[in-house]
Amino acid sequence: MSSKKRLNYGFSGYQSPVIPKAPRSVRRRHSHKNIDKDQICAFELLAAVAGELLQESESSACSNAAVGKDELSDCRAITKCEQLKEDKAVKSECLDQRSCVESAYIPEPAAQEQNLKYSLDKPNHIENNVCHKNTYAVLNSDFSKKDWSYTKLENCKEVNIDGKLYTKVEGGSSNLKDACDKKIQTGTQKQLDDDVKKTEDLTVANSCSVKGPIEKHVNNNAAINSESSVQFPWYRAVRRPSFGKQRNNVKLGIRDDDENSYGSYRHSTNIRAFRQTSRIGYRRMRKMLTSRHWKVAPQLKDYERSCSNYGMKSFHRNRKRVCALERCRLEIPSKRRKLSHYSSIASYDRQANSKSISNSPEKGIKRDIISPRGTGVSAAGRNHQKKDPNVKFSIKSFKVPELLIEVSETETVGSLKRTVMEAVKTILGSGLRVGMVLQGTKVRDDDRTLQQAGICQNGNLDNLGFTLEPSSYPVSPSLHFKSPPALSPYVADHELTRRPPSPILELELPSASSDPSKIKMDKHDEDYQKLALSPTNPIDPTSDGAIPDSRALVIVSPLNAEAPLVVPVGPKNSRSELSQRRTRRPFSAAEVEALVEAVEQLGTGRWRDVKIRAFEYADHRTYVDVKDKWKTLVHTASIAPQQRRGEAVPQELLDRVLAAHAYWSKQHEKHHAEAPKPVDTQMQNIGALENNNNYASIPSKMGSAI
DNA sequence: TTTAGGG
DNA sequence: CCCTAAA
Repeated sequence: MSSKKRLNYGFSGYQSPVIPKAPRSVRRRHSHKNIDKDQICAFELLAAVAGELLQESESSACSNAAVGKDELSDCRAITKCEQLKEDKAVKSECLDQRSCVESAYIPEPAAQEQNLKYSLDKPNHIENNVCHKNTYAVLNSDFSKKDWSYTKLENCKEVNIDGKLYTKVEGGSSNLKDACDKKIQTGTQKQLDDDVKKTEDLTVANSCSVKGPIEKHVNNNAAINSESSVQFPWYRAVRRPSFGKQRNNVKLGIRDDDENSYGSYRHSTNIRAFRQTSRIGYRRMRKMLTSRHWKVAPQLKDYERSCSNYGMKSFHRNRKRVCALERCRLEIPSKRRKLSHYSSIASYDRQANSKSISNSPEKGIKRDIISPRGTGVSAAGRNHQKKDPNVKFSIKSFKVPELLIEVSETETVGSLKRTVMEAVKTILGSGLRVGMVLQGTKVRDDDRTLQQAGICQNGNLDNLGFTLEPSSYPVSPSLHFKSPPALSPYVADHELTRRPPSPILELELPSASSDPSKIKMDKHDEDYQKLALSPTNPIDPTSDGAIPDSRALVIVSPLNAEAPLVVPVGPKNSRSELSQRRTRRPFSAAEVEALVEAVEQLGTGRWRDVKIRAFEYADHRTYVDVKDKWKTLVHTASIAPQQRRGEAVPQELLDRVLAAHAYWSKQHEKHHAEAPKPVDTQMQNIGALENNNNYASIPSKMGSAI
């Protein structure tokens, strides 16, 4: 086999460059197929990478010229080489090109040739394809391993740090995969560590400014780094492919021999179809996703699968952000977000979401009654030292939906990392580790508090970044921090912060809410633990949706283009499941009072205003919630006390509810004829309203509130 | 997006 | 709380 010969030659002279940590194609695992994986992977990867790069060039203004150039020349040579397989002269040229490797494992030269020829018509693509396929092929050659993420890492390392790998291949192993495996087995820990460092360094670097020798060798990393925030190749592996028309070329680069996963020429069609769906079908998709026990079906084709999987995942992290699929930085200054004084891990768990909020219902209510809207945050910032030890982190580095995390400044670096980790892991699956970069320097000391590390609200949070790093272990033991030590600071901090940061809130209603809040908090901690454990828990695959979640990215099943996007699943998966019913958050007495007060002043029918007034900072309350609550309040107030359930609402409040309800009902009737009068003056006139003595108290309440 | 109501 | 028709 001439190609093989060429391969050997090429490898022997090859100085292993720094190679990307992982290929995007990592997402796939053909565990069910016996077909020569090397072959498959090669093409698969080729296609994937091509798509990747294309998109890169499309959307990334940072595309690195130097690298591009290198790649370009490389690829051209390679291409040439590929095309003129028998041409010795050209061959020698190829030998210097690492990309020649792959061809050695292509058993169907004819087919390949064809592909290449086609590609030649589209120089851009060919470059992309050829340039990267060998690397990825190598990396990919070990996908049969069970632990995909781990495996990927290992492969990367090996490839990265050891050029001998190639030698081995050359040395007689006709199977690239075998070679890789062997190599990996013999790899030393030191090697691994070193390599991890390398990759870390790469991630730290600002992509746009990546320079020097690294860049030269980065090879595929160039693509990865070309985007400042991209620090997670695996993510790329998972990210949706581009669906532009050019993708059709990619298709051609995909082998057709594995009908189980991809390669069908109908592929492009499918992709397009999917894309359309992804647009129009937003609602539909959402609907499907919100169905309680639906789960991503594995029988999607390749790209579609990865795409939809990812999309769905992000989707159910945050229903409002399908666009997480996009590489865009998810800065979403939506109204809702702005209102969110207490941000949270928006995309990872609604329960977790309630963490800071539910801890202190008082905190979220009525604030604006005293302080003009918008001042709350700044006020909190001013008092950060004592009053608001919270630091909000806006993570934009990951190619994942934006994560907003709030933790106390006294939180340790380690616990922050873990928090981030959990959030991210839930999305991307396990096998990762979170690193922290502050002002370009890695923060390694996990025991420092954020304050000590210089991470505080006043600090320059812009210089804080998180990186996703491959975990060195198949299952990161450090994540099993079920032990109290790790959690205690968390708990303690929230005990402290439960108190409203702003003095304004001293005016908070006294209420029974402190107890419930504590309960909620505990509950959250529980959840927190579960979340921490489940994604990496290798023993209990049935617990939570963590397993399905992490697998969703890699599972490869027989495909059927016609198959529905989702498939029902047992009620097993609890938490991580897509958009479950929101966690129940009973209104506390304080909240009820705030609500009543707001309604007294604003009336019914203005639920948005009521919401803002009474729950501006309680993100978990929507105006629909508020309205519903009022509805139930009215109902509750109108029934016998014995029939009431749940937390008892003070009769006084119920009376006010009835009064206000009656009043505003009348008001609405009147409204038919005349324009609405100013609330305040209206309320002055309600004293004489039928069957209610409590009305007299309303004006005074208002006075005190305002 | 909000409102208004039924489920 | 959810879902949605209407506005």
